[in-house]
Amino acid sequence: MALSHAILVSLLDRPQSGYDLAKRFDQTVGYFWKASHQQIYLELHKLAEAGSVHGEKVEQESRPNRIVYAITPHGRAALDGWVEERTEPPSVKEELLVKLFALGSVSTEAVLAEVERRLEFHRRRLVEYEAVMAGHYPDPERLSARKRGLYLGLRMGILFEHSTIAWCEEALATIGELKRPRQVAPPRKARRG
Amino acid sequence: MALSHAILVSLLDRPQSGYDLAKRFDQTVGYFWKASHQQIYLELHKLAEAGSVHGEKVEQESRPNRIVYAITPHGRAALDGWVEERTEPPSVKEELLVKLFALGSVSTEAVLAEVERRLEFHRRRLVEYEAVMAGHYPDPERLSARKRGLYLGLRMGILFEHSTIAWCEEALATIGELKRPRQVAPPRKARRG
DNA sequence: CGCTGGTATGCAATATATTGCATAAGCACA
DNA sequence: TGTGCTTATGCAATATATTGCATACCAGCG
Repeated sequence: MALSHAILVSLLDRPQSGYDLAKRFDQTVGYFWKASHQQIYLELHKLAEAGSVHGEKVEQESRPNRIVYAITPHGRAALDGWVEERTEPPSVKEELLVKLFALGSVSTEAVLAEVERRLEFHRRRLVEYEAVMAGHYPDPERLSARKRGLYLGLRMGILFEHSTIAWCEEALATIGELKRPRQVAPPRKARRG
Repeated sequence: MALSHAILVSLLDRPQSGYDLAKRFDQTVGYFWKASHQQIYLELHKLAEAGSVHGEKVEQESRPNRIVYAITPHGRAALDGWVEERTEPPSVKEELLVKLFALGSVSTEAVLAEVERRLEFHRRRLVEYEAVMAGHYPDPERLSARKRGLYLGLRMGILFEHSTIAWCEEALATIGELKRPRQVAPPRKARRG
């Protein structure tokens, strides 16, 4: 019962169609909450049936019609109730660590390559986050309550990327030693960083 | 297709029953990979059917019989193949951020309380991790390839907890300002930290 | 003797998520 | 004119995960 709440929260901002929500979940919100359009449409149907949102058909020329959903008083009440409930820490599923745990038995090169790929990914992410921060939150001291939540989300992202980048670098060094046990590495065909 | 790989990796260490695996997934491995015993038994059946593991019934007196599973050559090959495949970064689902995003519209106190609860949780986690580190990896310089993976998992956990703790503290300060806009807070019935 | 808790495996129902496909209109490009 | 992209919503099948329950034996406690 969590995607539904994420949708309701997004609708607090303004009424949106499933398509709008899906796009949002692909961008900013999607950094820490992934959802496909199928999931979103499904949840919208359920929320509408439960009376938490109200969908209004909007006829459009030169484009498919949209169904724009707004949160209802009942939806707001549901959200209020949910906020009072306890949130369990998210259960991580870090495949990369599973591969790491297989280290003695599988290709060290493959695992190394994976960590390198991840390092690049997180570096790019960090750059993106910092661009958003510079563009939208240049003065974090003076923010509305509403924006403070978004700001803190971004801050979590930035701190997380920093620590992940540090971990990747450490991991590369630690795994790398396995390849050259205690002497200088011989030249290799593929050069890395 | 990821829990199955986590099981195979665990079986690399030694043959285990579903019950053994479930316990392991409740402890160390479970810090970054949650799985219930039902899931594990189900996956074991599938893996056995696919020929990746082989189950052997072990008769026991004074206890229910166990079925001990071992990884097969076919399972090892499957694992080798999987390691070569790309791992996507995990898709996070951080409910706490969803609540945070609702800030202007819901109870600030409730959100604050949630962050405080989380802060406590992560502090406890960090203590646990550091105890394991001190107990099992006092000398990280000299570790077998096998243990290096486990060590790096633990390191990731520690770095992650550090940054999450820092974020929680920052979040408490940022949200807290909403309660006393620019003057000293009046005394409250419930005292915090 | 009954209660609780640990060991051990499993089914069934439901909830959640992913993958693939379908439809349908307009726009840009070659 | 045909191809592919964007907008927009949706179904169906499968995969994955959670919740609740069932079974069965033993050990320890009061």
